[in-house]
Amino acid sequence: MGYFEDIRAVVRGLPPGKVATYGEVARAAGYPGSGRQVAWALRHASARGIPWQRIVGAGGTTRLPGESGMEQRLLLEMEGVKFAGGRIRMKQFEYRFPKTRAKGGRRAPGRPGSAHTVTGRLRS
DNA sequence: GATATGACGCAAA
DNA sequence: GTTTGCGCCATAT
Repeated sequence: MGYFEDIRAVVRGLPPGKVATYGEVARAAGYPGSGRQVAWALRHASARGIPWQRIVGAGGTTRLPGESGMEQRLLLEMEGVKFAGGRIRMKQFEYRFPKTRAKGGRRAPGRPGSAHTVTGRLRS
């Protein structure tokens, strides 16, 4: 199964009325850090039963240019997703992928790499 | 094999 | 609040 298939499977798993970010989809598909490829895959998907409209940028921003963006917003609003100031209320509509089941509701408390001092990469 | 591309993400300015 | 810069990584050419 190729990248495309993985992405497709994950996106198809999104329930109506919920959205996910490219990054989250990529992570759920097993390709963390390749949010761009999610976009690429969706562009090629163009439908095929894939709810592409449920994929939005980080923070709930729509990333589709032109009329496709309006179509996406329309479709999402039909599903019950509400927009606020051009953005989706992610707090309410972001879908959580069933990755690991933490009983406390918190996921992976204290996982490594979440240091507050390091930004993740060296800058300058 | 190397270079270009993109519906991204995130931190710094 | 907006703009800039850079990393990221699978396809395309």
